[in-house]
Amino acid sequence: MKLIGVLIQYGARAVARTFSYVYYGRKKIEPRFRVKINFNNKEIMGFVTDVTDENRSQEELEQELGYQIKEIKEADIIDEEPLINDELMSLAEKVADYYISPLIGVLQAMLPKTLSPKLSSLHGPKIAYEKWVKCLDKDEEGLTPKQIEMLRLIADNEEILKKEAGSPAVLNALIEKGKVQTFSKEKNRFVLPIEERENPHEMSVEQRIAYDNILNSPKNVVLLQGVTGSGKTEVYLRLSEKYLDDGKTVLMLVPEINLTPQMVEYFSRRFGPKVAILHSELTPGERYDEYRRIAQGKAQIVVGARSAIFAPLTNLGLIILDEEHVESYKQDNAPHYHAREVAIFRGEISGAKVLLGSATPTLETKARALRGVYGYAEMKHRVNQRPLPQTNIIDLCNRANYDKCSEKLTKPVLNAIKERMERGEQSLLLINRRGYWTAVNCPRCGYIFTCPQCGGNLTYHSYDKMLKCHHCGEVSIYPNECPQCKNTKLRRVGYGTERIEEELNDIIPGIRVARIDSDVSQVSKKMESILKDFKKGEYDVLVGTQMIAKGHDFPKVTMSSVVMADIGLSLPTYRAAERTFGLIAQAVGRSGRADKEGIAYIQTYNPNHYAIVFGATQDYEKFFLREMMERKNAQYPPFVYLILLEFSCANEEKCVNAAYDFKFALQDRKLDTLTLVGPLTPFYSIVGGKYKRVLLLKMKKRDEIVSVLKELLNSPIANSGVDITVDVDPLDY
DNA sequence: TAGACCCAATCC
DNA sequence: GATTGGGTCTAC
Repeated sequence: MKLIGVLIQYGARAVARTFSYVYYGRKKIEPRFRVKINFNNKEIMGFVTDVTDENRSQEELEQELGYQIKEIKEADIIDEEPLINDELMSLAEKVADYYISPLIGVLQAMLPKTLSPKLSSLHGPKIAYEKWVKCLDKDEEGLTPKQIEMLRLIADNEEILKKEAGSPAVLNALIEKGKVQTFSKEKNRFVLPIEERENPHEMSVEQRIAYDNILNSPKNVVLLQGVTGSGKTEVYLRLSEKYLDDGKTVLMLVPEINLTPQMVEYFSRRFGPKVAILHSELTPGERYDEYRRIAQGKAQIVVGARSAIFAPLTNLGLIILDEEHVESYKQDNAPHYHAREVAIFRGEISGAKVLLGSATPTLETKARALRGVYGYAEMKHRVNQRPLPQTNIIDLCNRANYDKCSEKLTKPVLNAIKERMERGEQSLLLINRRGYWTAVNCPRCGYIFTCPQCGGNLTYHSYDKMLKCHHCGEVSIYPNECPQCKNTKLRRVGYGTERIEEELNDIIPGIRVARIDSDVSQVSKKMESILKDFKKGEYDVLVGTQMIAKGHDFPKVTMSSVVMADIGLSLPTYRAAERTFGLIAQAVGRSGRADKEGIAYIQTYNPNHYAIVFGATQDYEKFFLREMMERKNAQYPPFVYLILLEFSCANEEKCVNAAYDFKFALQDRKLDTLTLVGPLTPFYSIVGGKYKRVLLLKMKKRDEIVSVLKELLNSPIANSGVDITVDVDPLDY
């Protein structure tokens, strides 16, 4: 008889431990196999952590332990080989430990859906089909707002991918009512472009020096700081080639693969079938296929987004994280890991070199490079010697900058757009807010349209004429009157991408405006076609959120503008200035090419703010020094570590009490260098019927505090019916 | 007094 | 995370 230790599929802290089962069968069962188990009279998935031979009988054992032990049958064993290898298992344990997170949750996050230790993995499709929906009937009679929102989206596109439609529940309701229909299409597997393989380019002197510095650096982690256009990609490709020649494998991480298709293209052109791609756009079937191909050693290079850091490559030699500063490397749900930290752990475990690339590294990374914790290489020159665009900061408080025709776009910006139109060039307008009006209220009775779910402001969207909550997704039909006093003259304030798009159409006759934000990119084929048409020159202006500033190359764009640079500055997070600097630097970098000089305009109400001033001149070093001072004064990273505890409960009083109890318990320990902030009421304090409170821990030394924190999380104080989630190194607050 | 509702305990 | 069972509230 064998005793099997099993982790169960639930990530709740109360059950985050092994449970014992007995096994009498002969079929192979080993640690890291998945097994179906009976847990509390329900069939769920378990993950075997240990298998021991047992001489005592089951009865003796049950006597001794004081509880019944259930049996695992041969038929309940799912796998024939361990799900993951030693290296990845060590990595999972390290991640669980650092992020103070249950191991099972880490395993679920690192494995593709079809291999994940949860019951739903067994029903996952293994063949690459994808479901589409098409519109049958546009009549909205008797539908809820959510259903109307979706129907309008589908009708607008005729047919779209099912997963892009949104909530399955809403979709099912529409199907039942005969409004839409689903159908399957075989998914076009990612096919490597047939274009002939490409040979390495000659490296510039600067690229060569960076390449040598990285290879010869005694440090395992190296920061490559290279300005936009300095040719980091060629260095990545050359380094990859070097490691491949040495018989090693390479992991190339990019922020979001659909925003950086070029990187995939470069790698597949250079390395052909050795490349595997892992990203969120793959269907479960495709992802499974690619995962197997990597695990079987048939691919030596993996290009992928955040979760690809867990790709099952063996003999790993090099991990590259491009655009190290991009926040999408941080997973926003548990276990809240950051791909950069995981990459560093993985590098240690596998003995691989880790290369962090960025033009504007995070303060954390830059500071470590300066202190010599990381190695450092830099590239200061643009390959094509393209000069930086001339950048103008426009003070929105100064009326002299306005024309009478617009309150949102200033005279210089409008003139620049018109000039580009005449010359057949293009302009890029960035506004970091979606929608048409950002708030609606009634000037007569003071009624404000807020979200009934979370209390946030509702934004009006003109393309489907609905009010939407950008935080929780709540939608409602825009009423033409105030629900309180029936006034039909509603006041609409604030503006987003849609309003700017319309404003341009109104004031410049004949202008061709395209818009890209997450409302548009929800349907991927729509975004692709807009981008393609824009590059072909079929539009004069592209209006969009930050997503258009990333990764894309627009050869005809000679003017870029940030419409309101202040939006990010008012956000309640210690990274507000860093984000604003990044947005502006990126926007400025989008303008101008080798042959055509570019120009950039930054519209702002804070023309003297350091993030805006240094962003406009793209002076990273000055920004870094100044922001380091701010962080030191306010005690924020990289001067302290942060851990955020979030308390959540349907009962507000219990939630508050739990947060205070936890705070007092921590205070009682009189921990060295620990500062507690809160409990705070977060901006969105009620989500899905649950009240939230957060407690922020700031500390200079991590180890002792973290072990006390773990102890408390496993003690009764954390078990009062209030859910506690831990976010290590949070990006907000 | 049955049914609704809430909460805490338990799961091997 | 999901279920259970006991305690308390509530409507007729």
